[in-house]
Amino acid sequence: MYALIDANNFYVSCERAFNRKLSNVPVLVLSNNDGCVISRSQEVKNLGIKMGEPFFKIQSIVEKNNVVVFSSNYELYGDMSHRLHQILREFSPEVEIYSIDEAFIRILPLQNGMNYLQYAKNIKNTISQYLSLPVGIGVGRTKTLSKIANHLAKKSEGICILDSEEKENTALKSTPIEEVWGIGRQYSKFLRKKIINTAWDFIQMPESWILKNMTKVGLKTLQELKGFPRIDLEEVRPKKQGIATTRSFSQKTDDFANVQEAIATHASRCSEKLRRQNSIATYLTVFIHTDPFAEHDSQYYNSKTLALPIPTNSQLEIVKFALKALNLIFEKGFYYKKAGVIVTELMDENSVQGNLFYEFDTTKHSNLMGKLDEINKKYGKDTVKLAIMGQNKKWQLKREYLSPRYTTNWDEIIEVKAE
DNA sequence: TCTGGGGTCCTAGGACCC
DNA sequence: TCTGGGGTCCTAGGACCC
Repeated sequence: MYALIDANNFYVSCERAFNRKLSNVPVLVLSNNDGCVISRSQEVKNLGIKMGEPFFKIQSIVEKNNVVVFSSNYELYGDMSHRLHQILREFSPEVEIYSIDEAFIRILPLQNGMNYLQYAKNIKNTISQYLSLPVGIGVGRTKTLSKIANHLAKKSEGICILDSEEKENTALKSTPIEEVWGIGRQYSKFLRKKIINTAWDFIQMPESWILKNMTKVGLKTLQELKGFPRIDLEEVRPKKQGIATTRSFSQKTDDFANVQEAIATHASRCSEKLRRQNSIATYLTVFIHTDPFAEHDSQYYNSKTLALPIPTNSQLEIVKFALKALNLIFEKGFYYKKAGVIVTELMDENSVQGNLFYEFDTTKHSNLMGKLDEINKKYGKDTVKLAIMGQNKKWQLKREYLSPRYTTNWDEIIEVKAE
């Protein structure tokens, strides 16, 4: 059996874990640049505020209802996520970290006559006690079924166990097709047209029809819903095949220097992410564009992909070529709103191939980067950085409602006072 | 005034090879 | 009059996930 554990309204719940006054009041968390709503407490959902809604459009509802607003604090959420996953490892050796707020585990044969419900309750209580996070737990024969169970858990005390055929059938009949993991908007629309409205309707269809209309991905979903595992637990997180760092600017800008700083910074982040997974990149893409919502501005979008002479994860090289690409596409006279760097065709660090016509001391660079990462890990991000990354605030993230980094920064640790 | 940021996999069709 | 039969690789686009 598999269990899927996910935290309810994860980002909001992280904020609440450190501030008791936030329980039972409406709380929401915004995306980067305080742009859109990306996490909502139940009270906020009840107010009719939708996921992904632009913040400026709901300002009056927020004020009228005293909604507490936070900028996203990924340092906090990332750390809480890590703690959550550590707890899960105490309950099963086989854990797949599926996303920042979700994990699958394989349930090994239970000991001492314990049943699945007791097991799940145990997990839920432990997480609540250690982290003050509310979680939902779904248990089923396959990952897809455990997802369904997890959905149903939201309606019943946070736990749902599908451990018999009757329970499975009832669950499938009450699950609308769009809630099935792997069936998104397009397929839902298509299936609804064919009068396939629930997960139950879906599993009545012949495999050949599913294969023809929904490729082998759809077929896997079908078989998983019938109880045949087709999607394995991925205990070891596979290395990423491509890495992107892209951001909107807090204010649009027509100044080359600003865009250049942003690209240098994003390129540096890409190189850090590459080094973290011991990869090197073969290609690098830079893109920039204007604000598509600014209807009266003239619009411009362009991107440029360069092959790196030698695949690398050196910050110096990646920044150098990113700026070269930027120079090829930057046009004066536009107001830029977003820029990004993407590295692709990633390979293992140890499989570097030389280039006869390009002088580059791989060892020297990798030693330097090793030291750089060490310093920045010990003393904080960007303690040592390239001058070209700049100090300019103009393009940097807007985060007006940021909470403290309670768990990862000594200066921001929570204080308890005895009265 | 103000609108996020990442990822994965699959298929069809074209270019090319013999 | 009649015009084969395999392959591979790459890319764009479309679907999905959080």
